[in-house]
Amino acid sequence: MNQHQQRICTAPHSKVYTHCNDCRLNSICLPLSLEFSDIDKLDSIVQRGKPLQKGDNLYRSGDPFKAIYAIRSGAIKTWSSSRDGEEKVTGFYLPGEVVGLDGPAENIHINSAIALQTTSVCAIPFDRLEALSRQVPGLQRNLLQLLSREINSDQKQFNLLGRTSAEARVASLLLSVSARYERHQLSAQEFTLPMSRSDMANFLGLTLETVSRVFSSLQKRNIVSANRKDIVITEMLALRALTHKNGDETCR
Amino acid sequence: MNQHQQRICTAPHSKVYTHCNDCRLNSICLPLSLEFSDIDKLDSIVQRGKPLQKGDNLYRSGDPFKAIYAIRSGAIKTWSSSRDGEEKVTGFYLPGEVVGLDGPAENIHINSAIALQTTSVCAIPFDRLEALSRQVPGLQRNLLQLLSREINSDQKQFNLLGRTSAEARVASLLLSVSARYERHQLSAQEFTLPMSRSDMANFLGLTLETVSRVFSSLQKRNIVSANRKDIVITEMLALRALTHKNGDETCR
DNA sequence: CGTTATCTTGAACTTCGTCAACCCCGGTGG
DNA sequence: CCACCGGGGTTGACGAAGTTCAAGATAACG
Repeated sequence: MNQHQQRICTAPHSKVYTHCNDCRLNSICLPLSLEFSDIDKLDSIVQRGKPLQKGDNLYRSGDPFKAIYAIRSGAIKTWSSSRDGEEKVTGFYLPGEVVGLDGPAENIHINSAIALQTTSVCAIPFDRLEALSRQVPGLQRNLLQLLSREINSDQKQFNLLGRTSAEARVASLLLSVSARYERHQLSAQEFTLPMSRSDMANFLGLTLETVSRVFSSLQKRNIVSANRKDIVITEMLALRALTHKNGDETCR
Repeated sequence: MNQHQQRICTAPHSKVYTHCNDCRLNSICLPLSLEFSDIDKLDSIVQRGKPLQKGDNLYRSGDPFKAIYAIRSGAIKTWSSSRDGEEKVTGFYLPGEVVGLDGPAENIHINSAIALQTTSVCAIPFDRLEALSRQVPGLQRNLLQLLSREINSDQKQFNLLGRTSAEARVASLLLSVSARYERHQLSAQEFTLPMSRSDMANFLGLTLETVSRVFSSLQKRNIVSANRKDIVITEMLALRALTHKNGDETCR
């Protein structure tokens, strides 16, 4: 069905995937229990635009909701700004993850989304996705799972923001990023953070000074080695132990 | 279609609604842009059980996911417990709201849900809801909206938990409960909180002592009058001003 | 090569958590 | 009917963790 699909542009900085079938992320982005023929149907509605540059907006708060976006490479930050001007980072999204799920509620985007680095995404027009998922039961399920998963990951974030130490928060974020990179055959120990200290701090409900201090402390204790955004986790278990609120004595 | 619907039991403590069509909450629970005939279809799959008593579990973490639940009367608290035994209150749900949206992700419930007072719910079996929403486009939309709305309200919670003062958090919760009761023609100024100080504290990422102190302070300043769970908001605007992080000088 | 953004470090201060005592109120049983 | 008990709530004193303010270091960028 519709093999002559739209191919606006391709990502220059990574291997090119122009079909969902070929995409090495397809087990992650829409964790599809779909038949190949169904994947083709999905594939046919996906729009692959040219990559966003660092600082480009994917959408802004108030924009009409047209599509959800699966990230192929790069990183996206989402944030909301309250009426009193405060900005709050609500999430970081890495390859294989989907942004824009704030849209269906009001048919506009509540949050804004911005590229933290050169980023290419697959835009999936939502009305067409809805129509398609009416025909393909597995896809409807996947779509609902996607939203439910976002709810659960948001609620997991509550654990962090409520009453855990600064150290536990930073450790959790590092481990989260590490685990998410690992799913793509990337190293869980060595990676480059896509976001600034200030973004991390905002996301974690801390000040950037505190985040910086935690990094220094972790480095001094040889748990991680951090050079700005370049991270090496040297003591994975110790880092994990720090996430348990009252970092117990086992790993000190 | 199936007029002889299941009617297991009715809520003894409030007016009885045995059909979605009659239910005064129907504009809220599934904010339905549905035709009457569609509402009947939905109505036919809804199961109305006997009310939960205070302390009864609606579901527990790990339970298989069967249904989502629209609250008719009462109040539900949801919480998750992390591996290190810490419990975190993730939400309070009032009449017209829907719990159980953590389920679709893994087909089990991640959180637990418990009744804070005598509570009656409409159970909506999820597989039948999915099937029905494949036939009724408006319903599919509503379902997606429901999940998306949960995402947005969770993310709004981030604003609170990250870097706002204890006072701002308590004020926000009071205003949230107030607004949610108001939608049912109840007073926005006077109401009874369904949850304990300790639940509030946990939800807000504070200690119960701090919450208690904030209440005392609000009372001393004649902004709210609180007798245990009985609340009277006397200065709505002042209370609202407190939610803006740096409670500016306008309302002090 | 200078300018700017990002990050690090230090010192003083603030807020909230911790620990502990106490109070209030409803329920129970003598 | 009152004493006792226990859960939930309030209040106070103290300390720890993180914020704020300020200065300096390092890397990125035109």
